[in-house]
Amino acid sequence: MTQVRTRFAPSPTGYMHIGNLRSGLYAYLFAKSQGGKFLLRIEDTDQERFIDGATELIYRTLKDVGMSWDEGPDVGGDYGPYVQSERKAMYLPYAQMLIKSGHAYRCFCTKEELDERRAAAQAKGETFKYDKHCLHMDESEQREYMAQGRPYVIRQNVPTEGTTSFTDLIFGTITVNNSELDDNVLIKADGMPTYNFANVVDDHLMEISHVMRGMEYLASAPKYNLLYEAFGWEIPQYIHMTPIMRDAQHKLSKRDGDASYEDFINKGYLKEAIVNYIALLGWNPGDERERFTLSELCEAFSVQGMSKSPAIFDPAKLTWLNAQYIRELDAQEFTAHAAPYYKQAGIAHMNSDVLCRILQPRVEVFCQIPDMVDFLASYDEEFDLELFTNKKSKTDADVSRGVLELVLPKLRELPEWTEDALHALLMGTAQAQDMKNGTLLWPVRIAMAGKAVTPGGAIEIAVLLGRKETLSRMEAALCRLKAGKG
RNA sequence: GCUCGGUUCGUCUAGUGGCCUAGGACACCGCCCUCUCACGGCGGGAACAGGGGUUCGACUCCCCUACCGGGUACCA
Repeated sequence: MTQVRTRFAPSPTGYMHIGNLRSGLYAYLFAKSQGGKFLLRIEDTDQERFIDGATELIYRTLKDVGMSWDEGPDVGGDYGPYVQSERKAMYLPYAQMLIKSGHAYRCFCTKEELDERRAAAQAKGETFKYDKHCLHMDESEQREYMAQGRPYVIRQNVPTEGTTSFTDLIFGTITVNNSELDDNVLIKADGMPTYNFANVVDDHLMEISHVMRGMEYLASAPKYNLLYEAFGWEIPQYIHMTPIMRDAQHKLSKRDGDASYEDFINKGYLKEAIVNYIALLGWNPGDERERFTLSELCEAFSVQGMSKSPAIFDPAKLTWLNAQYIRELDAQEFTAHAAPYYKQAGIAHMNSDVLCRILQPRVEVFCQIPDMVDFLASYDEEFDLELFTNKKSKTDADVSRGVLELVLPKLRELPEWTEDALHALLMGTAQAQDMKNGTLLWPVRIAMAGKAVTPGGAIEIAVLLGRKETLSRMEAALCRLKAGKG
């Protein structure tokens, strides 16, 4: 196998788990870094849980982040079909080949009796292992059972002695005692292959050079090798990937509510940030770079940088990275992303240039916008007058009253309600009064916003609110300050 | 229980026997900037799971223990 071929084999579950996406991403990056092919295979054997549109969601997500596949159900390829349910008939003949060569055998033991024996063994604290009972069955008896139409499974006949080794590109060579391997089912009683068997056959048929999959399959790798050897097939390279954790002992799961790609997009995370972040969760480039586009990842990726231990998902770092990407957006892009949130906050009609200017450096995730600007559309007219007191700006209720009385008439007469004009007026007034900028600006801002913390300052807020609203809020505040004075 | 694997700041990680007084990033704290909050700039605290070896010298190699995870299905 000279060409690197990797595959991403998701199940159409109706949502794209972030850990799953990362597995696909690594498979994609590895293939691309090696000039190889990346294939998409849909593993839809779990027919019972068929979800409408689930396959399309997979396509859409991969396309959205820019992970294009060279072969797959929709684009075709020479190794199809790429949907597992369409491959159903392919597996049985391979299992039969194994029976012929003695590497597998029919087993007529029923699930019920096996379950019972397993339970009994576990009760005694022992590990249950199939005893190869049916391997030693008379051929005549076997024929009789088959004639009777008794259901049977096909089991792998693993050696009872010796050891089996396999090599993983991340974990190195791992050796296990064959005595610990069980004769697992290859073909179920209903004729369908088990996941592990289907994978071996599919990966071989599709000439997958590097089998990249989750750690949970590490333990079955020895049995895979035994199978490849029994068939006389070339053994692929294995790359087992660690899971993404919610905390030290739990995987990030669907239950966490925000484990899917869509969830993040809906909250206002940028796809570039998501891809960049998950790439770094369990992989590092070997230098201190942290910002990567997809194509930069393709260049930088290598399995040497992949981690041996699970990584805990850190929403704070994702958010930071997202903020970095948001700051790099041009004004138009920013506004396009922010628009739905402007609408939600009732400020869609306001000056988007100013909004962009005050929000872009502050927003880390777009969904934060409504909370940040809630005071623009409507504010709390009964806000605490204590807000007018600020030590650093040297203001209190009295000073504020004075400032508002001084500034209001000038604002009423301001010919043009523009940022420049407001700036000149307010700053000019402060200077003329020999006042700190803050002493003048603080009361103005508080009067307009009714809250201590606002994105942007008095001037920007005044522009956004417009003359009428600005004046009315300031008048109301002045009125209350006078009343408070008594 | 058995078995396989993992273990560096709170988190993601660099580190492959001397370059380590253990580096970076996020988070946190402080200062500067400043009309608030941010942005930005500067600075700070913060880790080799524990114990034995091996070696002139261990974060790096070996063994043991602890903890965490995987596997132990006619699930994937």
